[in-house]
Amino acid sequence: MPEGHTVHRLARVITELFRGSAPIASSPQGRFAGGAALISGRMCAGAEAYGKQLFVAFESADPLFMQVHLGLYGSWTFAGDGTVAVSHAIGAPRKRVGEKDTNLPAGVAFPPPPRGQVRVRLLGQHAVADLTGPAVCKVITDAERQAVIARLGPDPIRPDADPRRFFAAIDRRSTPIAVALMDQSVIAGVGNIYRAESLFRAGLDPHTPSRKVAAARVLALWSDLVETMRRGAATGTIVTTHDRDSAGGPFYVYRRQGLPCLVCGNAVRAEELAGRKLYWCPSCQRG
DNA sequence: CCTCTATGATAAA
DNA sequence: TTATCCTAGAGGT
Repeated sequence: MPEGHTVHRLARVITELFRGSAPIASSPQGRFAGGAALISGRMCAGAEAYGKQLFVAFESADPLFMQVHLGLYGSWTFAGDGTVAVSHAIGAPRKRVGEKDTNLPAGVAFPPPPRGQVRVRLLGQHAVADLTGPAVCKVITDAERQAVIARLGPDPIRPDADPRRFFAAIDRRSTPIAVALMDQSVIAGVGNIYRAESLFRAGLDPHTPSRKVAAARVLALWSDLVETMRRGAATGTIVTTHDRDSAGGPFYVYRRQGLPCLVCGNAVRAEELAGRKLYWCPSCQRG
């Protein structure tokens, strides 16, 4: 899935394209027809990301929010009419890791027809945003939005994040640290890549019980996630290798099972843990 | 055609 | 721990 950095980028793009306008919402696929009717034609007040949760605000007597969670393979595709620069596709990782600004080639009618199973289309004067494959897509109230946020741990990308909540949650758990990092109520926005890579960069054994990790190392882990995730949000790409190792690729261990570790040369390992694949280097990660 | 996989999360058993 | 949901692409038959 798109991890938290992607969702923050999406919030920024959607805000840039639609804040202060009243896009027409529709559900070409049909599965969000009711929700689209609730928000269509309402003034958009912008979008905000909290971990992997995306909220798009619409003005109303009581404000309405479109809550979107991309799940494993949701994605947004954007197109402009040539008067605005838009990021073309953000979300599911398969085709593209980065993004590029593309507008429709001259001569192609705006808006372009929806491609694939488009759950929601937001259509503005100069830009269109199509959402496909979300795990969650619904219209909620402000109270409901706040309830969703209340269940999340601090988000390292957000300036208002309180790391003490992360430290306390880590201290409370006996599950492996690798499992705790994937728990969105412990820390919001971390997914399988940032989990594997941050544990490598910290030299931590992923199986160490959460509460056994020394406080100084938990602090370092948080700081490192702040750095790498904010960079991911800024660039649109996850790169966790330090400059000296970056010739080996963007990752130290993620999807590198069986390959030599970029630092020590020993084979990177993988195993199934709590339903997700965990990657680590047994010799670099002993802490 | 089929099966598998994927940066996710939840409900049921 | 397994099943299930969401979608698209890659690979095999």
